Amino acid sequence: MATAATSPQRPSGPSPEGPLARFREYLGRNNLRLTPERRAVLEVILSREGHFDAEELLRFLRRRRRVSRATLYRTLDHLREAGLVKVHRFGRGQALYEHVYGRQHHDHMVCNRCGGVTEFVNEEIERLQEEVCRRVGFHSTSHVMEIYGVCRSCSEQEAASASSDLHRGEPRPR
Amino acid sequence: MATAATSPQRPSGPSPEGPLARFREYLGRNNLRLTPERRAVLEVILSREGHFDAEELLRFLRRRRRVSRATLYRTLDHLREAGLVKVHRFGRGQALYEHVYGRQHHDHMVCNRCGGVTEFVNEEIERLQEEVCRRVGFHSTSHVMEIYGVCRSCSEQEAASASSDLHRGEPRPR
DNA sequence: GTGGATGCAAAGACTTTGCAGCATC
DNA sequence: GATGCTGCAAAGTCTTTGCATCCAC
Repeated sequence: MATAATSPQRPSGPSPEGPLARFREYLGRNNLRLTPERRAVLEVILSREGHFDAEELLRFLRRRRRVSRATLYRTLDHLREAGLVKVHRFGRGQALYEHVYGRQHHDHMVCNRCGGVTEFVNEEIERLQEEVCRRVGFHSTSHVMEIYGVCRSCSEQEAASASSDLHRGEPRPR
Repeated sequence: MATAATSPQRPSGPSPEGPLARFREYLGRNNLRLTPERRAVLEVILSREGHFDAEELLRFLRRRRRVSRATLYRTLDHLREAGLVKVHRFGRGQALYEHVYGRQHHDHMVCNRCGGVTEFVNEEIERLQEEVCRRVGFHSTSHVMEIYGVCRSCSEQEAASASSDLHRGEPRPR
């Protein structure tokens, strides 16, 4: 997990040795302080895999230390600025977070049925994106790509229930 | 404008002759009615270029017919389902809409400084996306790709003000 | 010791919903 | 004329903010 990755979209500054060092560096650079609350938020986020919302984070957080909602949101914003977490707003609904330290950049496929999120990586797409930016003089700092649709297991399930519905006149369950 | 495009991600059903026909078809299919309000929303959306939020839409809408916020949101949702508008949630903030009828699919570059949105098209990226989906059995219905960063004019401006700030000790204006 | 941080509660932004009357199919 | 639609206002959801107190540097 805590691999010393050399991510290409590291925001700025010299290369620290870990996520905490990186956070410290960001805080110092901006005249901010490392409090127990901020530390706890970072640790809990690093311990989580995949995507989580603020509420979920708060639940896990409180097992180790009480942190207010306000502080959580404030800290998440700092972590985002520090390049340690990434924010997504898949479809409607609330923001989802994921930590990106020591993780390769990846994109997402979101299933409209079950809400499941699958990650994928495609170097060629990444390369083409950079090329597009270069062409128009756009200085890219990050990007998101989300493919929406129906995942394999949901479409198999749908196919099964559709065939058993053949005697009824329903085109789509909704 | 009202080109009879053959978009690949048309949701379903036979090909209508225009956006209104397409909306009618969608409404009929779902046992819904074409009211003056819904018609007005569609027309105003088609007349707008680029990205707009609900509030902006409401302002333009009211020049021609009073439509309540509630009806606007409800109609936007129908239009999205009908494949006539697309919803974006760039960064934080509210939803932005754009109409997609007769428009080629495109992706976006969003400037973090000025908030400007630039569209671009890259067939190769599209093709690769489809390939990724096919490989994992994901049935894609739509996708978004957003590149965040600093647009050319903003970075030129920043470079200019940075060089005039050389005598001061500020690394970044914020 | 001081400027930044915290928690609380209240405000905020945006969107959705219940309901009574209205209008399309 | 029945079923779906509208506007209003209220509720909801998620997130941000003002302020008094607290604490990391």
